[in-house]
Amino acid sequence: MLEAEAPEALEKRVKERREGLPELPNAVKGDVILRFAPNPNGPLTLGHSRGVIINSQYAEMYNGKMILRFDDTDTKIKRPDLKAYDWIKEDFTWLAGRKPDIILEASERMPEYMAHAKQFIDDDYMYVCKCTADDFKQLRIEQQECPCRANSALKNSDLWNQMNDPEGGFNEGDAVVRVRTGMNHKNPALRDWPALRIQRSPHPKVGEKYRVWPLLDFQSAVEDHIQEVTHIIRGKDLMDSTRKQKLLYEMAGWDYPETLYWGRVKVHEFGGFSTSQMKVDIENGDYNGWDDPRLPTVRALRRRGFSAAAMRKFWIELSLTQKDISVPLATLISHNSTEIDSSTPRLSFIQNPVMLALNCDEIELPDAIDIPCHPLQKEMGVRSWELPSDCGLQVYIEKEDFDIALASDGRIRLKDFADVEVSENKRGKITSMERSDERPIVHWLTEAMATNCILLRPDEKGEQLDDIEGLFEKNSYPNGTIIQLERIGFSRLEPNDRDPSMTQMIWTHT
RNA sequence: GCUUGUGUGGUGUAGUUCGGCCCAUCAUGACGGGUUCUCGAUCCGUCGACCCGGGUUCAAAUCCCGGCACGAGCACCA
Repeated sequence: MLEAEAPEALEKRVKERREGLPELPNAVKGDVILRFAPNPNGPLTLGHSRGVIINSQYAEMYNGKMILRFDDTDTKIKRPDLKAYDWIKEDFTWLAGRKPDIILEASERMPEYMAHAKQFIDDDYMYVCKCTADDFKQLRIEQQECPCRANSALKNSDLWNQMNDPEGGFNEGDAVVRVRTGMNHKNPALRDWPALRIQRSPHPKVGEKYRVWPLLDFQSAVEDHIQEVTHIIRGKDLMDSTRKQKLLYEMAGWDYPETLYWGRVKVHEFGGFSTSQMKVDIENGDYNGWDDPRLPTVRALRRRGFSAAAMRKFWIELSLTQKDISVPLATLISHNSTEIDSSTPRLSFIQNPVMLALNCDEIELPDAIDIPCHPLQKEMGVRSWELPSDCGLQVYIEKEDFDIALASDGRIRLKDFADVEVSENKRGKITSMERSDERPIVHWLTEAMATNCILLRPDEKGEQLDDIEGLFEKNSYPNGTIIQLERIGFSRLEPNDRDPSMTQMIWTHT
């Protein structure tokens, strides 16, 4: 209809700039099932947040379901951290703005995987291989079948039982279960890939209940089928995983989910996001913990005052491409500023304070002054600063601003208050409440409103964590509030563990 | 080596399926200016890209061929 009447209109619509995420292929509203499957060996990193956000965003777009699955089937190399299960649930919920629809732990789903493994062995889709890893590697390169491959399903069934039997004589590395894909497959990565292996180190959740554990490609393949996952979004480094799993799905007569990929992401300021490396660095004492503001973990970013909404916008804007990208943190910061600027109350923080004694004989001061909490959002109210009645007013300004004042004949304006004139001896007088000229404007604090405070701020390289002491405006905002320090930048209030009598905040960005 | 993916301004991204309204979108960045009692916010302007070489075509970022560059997999990790 439209095509017949106005073909150019149809075409133009296609050319319009796409907003948000691209459509999911073969997605039926209401039927989409997605999953995010991290290894619980630490809390989520900024890199993981892409998976949480993109998947949950699609779930929302298509009214679908979102599964959070803990892929904890390795007890040795990437040993699960018991605390990480809860950390990840927290991080997920904060990022996505909602809880996952389904939570699974692979270690808890072992009976399913074992049953499928047994069935596949009986069906002769998989066989037990007793070659060493090195020997098999050689066979794979030469496209030669190993002797174990000739064993019957019956024999393999016995070997399988033997693998699972503590008295069976098989130790770690002695035998694996392989998928019979073919040793002449042109892609070497797909040739009779390993599906399960023996692990003797106890699992932190289920102990020594199992000897044989599935590898990712097998566990994930089976679980995605059981959960009827419709779309898998994964890193393009897992493209061969898709190909391996598709071969298994074909044998089993299952339908493989639609698969989409993204490329590697780096953030200039952080580099990569290796959970294991961070773990080592924290244990070495290089960082204070997973929420150390120099670390690219979700909890560190949250602590620093980044909002989940900003992170969502950030990832949606980067979209879903297979390009390996390296983004400056400035992009995230920009999203965060626009996200929080209109809701963050303004407060005064004076570093390197200089106290000025002001004489106000010439002027009649009110009992108190009201300063807006936000220059634009009037409904946020005012902060009321009482002024002394005895005409002796003591205020703090930054040393740097004091120098600016001296450089402009001692004339400076205390923002939202009055023009003053000061001299080198740190004394001065208030000359006018009204703004009388273009003299520099500085932020300030009355003595009564000032309280000691520490601003925790990573240095520019993100190596050191500096304690900046200063005077902070008294306020009643609770910990966790993100504020904006006049003329400095955003920061977030947090408890001070070292000295509860002192308030503390952590630097966000300008 | 085999397999597999990606190449649009400084950084990301749209457009590539079905060639033309693309002398290429939007954002970020840098620079300049307006506004503002914050160095914030806001507004305006400027800068800057289709990896290279051929080919097809009236017409190519888009199709074909050939290069080049960078990445990933080939783990009894995820």
